[in-house]
Amino acid sequence: MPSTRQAERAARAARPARAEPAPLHSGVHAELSRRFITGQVTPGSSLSTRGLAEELGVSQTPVREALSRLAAEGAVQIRSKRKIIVPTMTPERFRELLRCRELLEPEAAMRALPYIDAPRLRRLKRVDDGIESAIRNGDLQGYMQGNFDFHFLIYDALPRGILNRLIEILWLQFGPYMRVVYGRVGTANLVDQHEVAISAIGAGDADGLARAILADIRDGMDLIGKSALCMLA
Amino acid sequence: MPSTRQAERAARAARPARAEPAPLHSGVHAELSRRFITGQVTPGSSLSTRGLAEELGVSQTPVREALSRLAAEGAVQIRSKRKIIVPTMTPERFRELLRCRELLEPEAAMRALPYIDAPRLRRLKRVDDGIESAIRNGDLQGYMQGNFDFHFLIYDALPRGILNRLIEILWLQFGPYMRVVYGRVGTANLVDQHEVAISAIGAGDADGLARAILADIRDGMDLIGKSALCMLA
DNA sequence: GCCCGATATCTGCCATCACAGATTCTTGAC
DNA sequence: GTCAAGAATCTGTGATGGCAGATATCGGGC
Repeated sequence: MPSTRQAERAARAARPARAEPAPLHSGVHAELSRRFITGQVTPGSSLSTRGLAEELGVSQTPVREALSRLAAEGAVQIRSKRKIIVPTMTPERFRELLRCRELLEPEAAMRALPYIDAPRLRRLKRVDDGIESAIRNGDLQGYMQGNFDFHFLIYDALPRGILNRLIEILWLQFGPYMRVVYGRVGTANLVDQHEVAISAIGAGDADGLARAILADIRDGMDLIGKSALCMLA
Repeated sequence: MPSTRQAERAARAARPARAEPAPLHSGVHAELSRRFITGQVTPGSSLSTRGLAEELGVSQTPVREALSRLAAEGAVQIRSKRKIIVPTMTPERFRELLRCRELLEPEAAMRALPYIDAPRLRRLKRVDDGIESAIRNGDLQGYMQGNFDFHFLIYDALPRGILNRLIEILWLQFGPYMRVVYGRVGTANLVDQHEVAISAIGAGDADGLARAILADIRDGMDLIGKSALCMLA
């Protein structure tokens, strides 16, 4: 089972096995977050502590803790009726999530711009190449992972981010639904809006970068609108 | 008799008190959140699962879960070195928190305005009276609780809030530090900026409400600046 | 054949215990 | 008196087991 291996790797990723083995719950949360952001969980489905525990090769306890964090981040709803479900999307929720992204992400990009050095810019370009490749190959999961990497490679340039945390929360809620949407329209309809952002970064143009990010967000919204906003899963 | 199911349903509906005992971890999180927002925890201090468990009369498990959520909300840092601490404030963190508040809260107030009905407005006025009273009496904790109630009585008018969640996260991080600041300058220097907001709500003036909220936030910032931003605890 | 009720299973929830690292306190040597 | 080594304590962490409620499955009655 590759997921267990990924979880183990994630658990040990923080420190190179010297003195600090990262806590299990941290690795579990990282793995689950990745699944949410890349859309590997479907809206409306339910998760179980025991199931995930067995799947990831740990006990219920760290799983429970990770799910607790995910609940705080809005990625899952823990209904008192003995069910943990990933929330379904509604038009209102979708619009509010999008509004929050519009508010926060351009600001985060602008503030992070001065901290983006040459190596990071190179990594951005590499990630963008991967995104285009994923679009060509119809690799939906690779596209979503790359898209996440791209945006947060920008935002995380600003150290000590609080904005980043808030934005990550939004993405955790977006992921499952976006996967459904992307799956419906296919990768052929995806356009890569990131080159404008890259050139703005290269030019040190903060306003241009903010505009590019905003355009990228709105572009995704238009995609949804064109597909089927009414068919919310 | 076809009424058995109806009877069951009626019985369930008739006694909602016994039907849903809220999970312990939820209550613990609520209590701890209240303490953070009203500044009953001091920055830099450390919490322990066992201590809180004994204090609240529950086991470690629900406390851990609540602390896990609080960590996700940035209210506590769970350092791997066997310590759970409430973060200290730094000028950068403070500015970023404030910037996030400026971005989110006016927007939240504007969007919530159409949902504020007469009863809620009356409750707002009552809370505002309590705030003034708390200021006069030097009741710092009452002031902070009232201030929180006032703002979220506005924001929470909008149902299913995602914005509200994000804002609450910011307040959870602000609370401990604000208590220190307020404690330093005393309640005498506090001014109640909420009346402008109340009248804007009464007039249905969204822009005016947004401006009032923004002014309220900036006013708090000025208070900090006037006291001692350099003496960050 | 259809529906209701009892049993079996599954679920989140919580308490308890054990473990290992970190911290604090004690103690003994110089 | 100083200070370091060891013991006692405190810490987060994780696994286990069991409880109660919810769901699913199956059996029996009409």
